[in-house]
Amino acid sequence: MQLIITEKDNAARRIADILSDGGADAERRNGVNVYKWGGKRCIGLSGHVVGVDFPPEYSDWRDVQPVELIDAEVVKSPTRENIVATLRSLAREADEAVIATDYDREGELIGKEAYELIREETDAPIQRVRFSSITENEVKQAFANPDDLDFDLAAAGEARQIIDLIWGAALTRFLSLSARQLGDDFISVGRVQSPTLKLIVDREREIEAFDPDDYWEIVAELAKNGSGFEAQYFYDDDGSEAERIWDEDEAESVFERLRTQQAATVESVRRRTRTDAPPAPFNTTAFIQAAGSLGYSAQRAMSIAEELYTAGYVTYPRTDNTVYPDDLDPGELLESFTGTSPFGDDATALLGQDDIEPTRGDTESTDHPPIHPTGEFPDRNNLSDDEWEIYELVVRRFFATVAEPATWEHLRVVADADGLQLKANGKRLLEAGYHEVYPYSSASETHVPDVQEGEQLAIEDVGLQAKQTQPPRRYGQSRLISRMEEMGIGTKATRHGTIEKLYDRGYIDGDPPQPTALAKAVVDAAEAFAELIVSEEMTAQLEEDMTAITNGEATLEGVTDESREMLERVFEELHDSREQVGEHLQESLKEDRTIGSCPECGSDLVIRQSRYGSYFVGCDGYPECEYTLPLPSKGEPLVLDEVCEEHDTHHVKMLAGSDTFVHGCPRCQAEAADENEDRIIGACPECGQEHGGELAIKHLRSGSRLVGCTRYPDCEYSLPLPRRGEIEVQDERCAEHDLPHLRILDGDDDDDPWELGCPICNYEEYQARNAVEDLEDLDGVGSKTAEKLSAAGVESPADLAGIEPDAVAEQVRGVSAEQIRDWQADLEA
DNA sequence: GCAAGGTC
Repeated sequence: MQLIITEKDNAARRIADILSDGGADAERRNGVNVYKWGGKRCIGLSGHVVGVDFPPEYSDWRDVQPVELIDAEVVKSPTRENIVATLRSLAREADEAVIATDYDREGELIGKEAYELIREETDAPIQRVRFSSITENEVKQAFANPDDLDFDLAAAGEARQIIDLIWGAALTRFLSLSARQLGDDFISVGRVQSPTLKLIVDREREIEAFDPDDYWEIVAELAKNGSGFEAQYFYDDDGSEAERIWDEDEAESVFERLRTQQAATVESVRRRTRTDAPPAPFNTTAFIQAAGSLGYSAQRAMSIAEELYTAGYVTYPRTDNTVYPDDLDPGELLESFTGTSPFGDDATALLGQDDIEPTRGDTESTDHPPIHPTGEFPDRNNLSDDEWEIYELVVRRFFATVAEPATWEHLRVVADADGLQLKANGKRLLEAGYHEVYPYSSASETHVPDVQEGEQLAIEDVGLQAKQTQPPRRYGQSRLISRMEEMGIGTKATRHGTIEKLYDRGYIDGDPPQPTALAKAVVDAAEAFAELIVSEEMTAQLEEDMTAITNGEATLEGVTDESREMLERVFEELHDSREQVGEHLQESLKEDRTIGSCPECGSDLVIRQSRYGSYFVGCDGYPECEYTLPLPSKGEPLVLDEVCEEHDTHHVKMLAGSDTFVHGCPRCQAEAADENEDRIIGACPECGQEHGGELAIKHLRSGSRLVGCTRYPDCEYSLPLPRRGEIEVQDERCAEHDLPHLRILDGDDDDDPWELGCPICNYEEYQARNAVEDLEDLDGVGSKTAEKLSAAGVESPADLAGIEPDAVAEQVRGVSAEQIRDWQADLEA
């Protein structure tokens, strides 16, 4: 049997399909897909299935000095047990294996990991095939000419793994221990995350240090035959043009002079035609940037692209390549869109061009093709609005890359009034070219009328504008990702995740991201004692070393040993400064948690965590001062810049993924709850009969509202209510529960209040909905199957554990007993 | 419980 190994299931399926001419069958082993045809089996890994780490005796942070990690052994162990087990069992049956992982350095390493696992089971020959896109031609060619695994290239990847682990773990533990942050809130550093963080911190330092200068600009409204346009005053500043006037008196005097003028004489007219080339094919970075300008975060854009890829509508979204492969036939791909709505007309128009020659970007790599539509056309109704918008972006980008350039006419007019010069720059789109099919890049025109030299233009108005120089802008997420790419740090598959990690670690918040005090302290500490870890140089050096290993000019041991020695020197420096570094970090941590001062004793009010993990606001003067305020039970608190005017206290935001909300001023929230009286709405279904408990709408000091029993805490019956909006009690009552219907008025949208209805019915519906959504998370369950399962008594994934697969499969059409067993196995794992 | 790199 010949065993073929790919990097991911999707690639395994497509390669099996190509090599078997569509005849491959899929079976599940251990919850892993195996494709089989003739004497062949094909399995897809899930990227790395083994990972590097230190042996278990190094795992207690308190017992081990961070510096000891430098010379600790680094071991590999399976991270995806079920995949590793399946690979091993297939290897035992194989008399030949072929590694078909991605054609890049990491793919070679993943291939070597598979190689070693197979070697532990069999001596069968193992070969390597390389192809840069999964098309029939390339794949069949590659399998006809197999090669050997490139162990040097894989070793280069291993060197990276080892160096990243040792530097990252040793320094992360050092900083965390020095600041006594050992729980979930440890303080991390790494070769990629730390230079990225420094980028953000450096920009913030520039903004903080920025000292604005005043300047003035003068704008005149000119007109020809009643058609007005704007022109700007400028002067010659030693041979170059300047619009900014730095002296107020001078600005006033120019303004006064111009104001008395009725007309300006055209001095020169210059016309130029400019070509505006269509964009290059999408690599990951360019895609994230384009999606960013549509309002998508980097993470969200990538996760939508991954869904579209898994569904088969777009190609693999993680790629550096900006050149379409030779065997992509753009005409054929355009054909697939003719007759579809809304792309049909554009596709037909593009097919009518004389020739169809796609643009080429600067990077031609072997990893994957640029992101483009596959030609498989989705049903609009099966995609969410966001998915559709991203799909349309990918389709239109492909269209743009095969479209004609646009041409613009630039018109520059300079006019003179009393020796003062005014200029107007206009632009007009002559040929829309690719803008016809790609509406995302701006094609806006600036109108300046046709004028002749010597012509008189009326001055209709003159304005003097007082301005200030602006600090540099913060980096947005997509700008950060482009900067990372320029610096050569991170990869197409990880850059968006690194930014997400900075949010998770409490280093940045907001969009565009702003660094916390902790982030500044971490960068400060690293700059002082471990400069390399916050510098892009570390990656540049590593890349050089990896190239040397790949070419056989250096060895894995040589490179990692040298890196260990450098880190040892860093630790010699750090040793004596541990306390100083720790104090600085701790002060910054406290600064990030301080929201104002205590109304009772004047000490700082800080966010603290109770023994049970919940957050509250406490006084730094504790135990002398016991003042506290509650915070919502959901999410992680974040102190915002915004300050409550009444209490001079910072607003607090609760981070809880998609349920994130702004809590506001904790003192205002608590006061509002104190002022609100409980409104009785009916009898308590739990203790009303026996003890006379009643249900009331309650406002808690933590800001949440609920329907709860008046006998609390003796009776704990409660129903949740939404956090926002005014709660209105209506006359209509629920026949079943004898409670009034409620409605929520959301301030912004009073015309369309939320009819919540009976609070008990509402809560029951909410629970049912949640259970169905959980079911939909299972592999291969859509909303319809979830409904059917739920009708058969399987209302949540937990219900699967106790059922008899055959009995349920009989009741629910479209679900096999085997599939149910797979789910049960997955849930157990 | 540390990194960065794959992938879901």
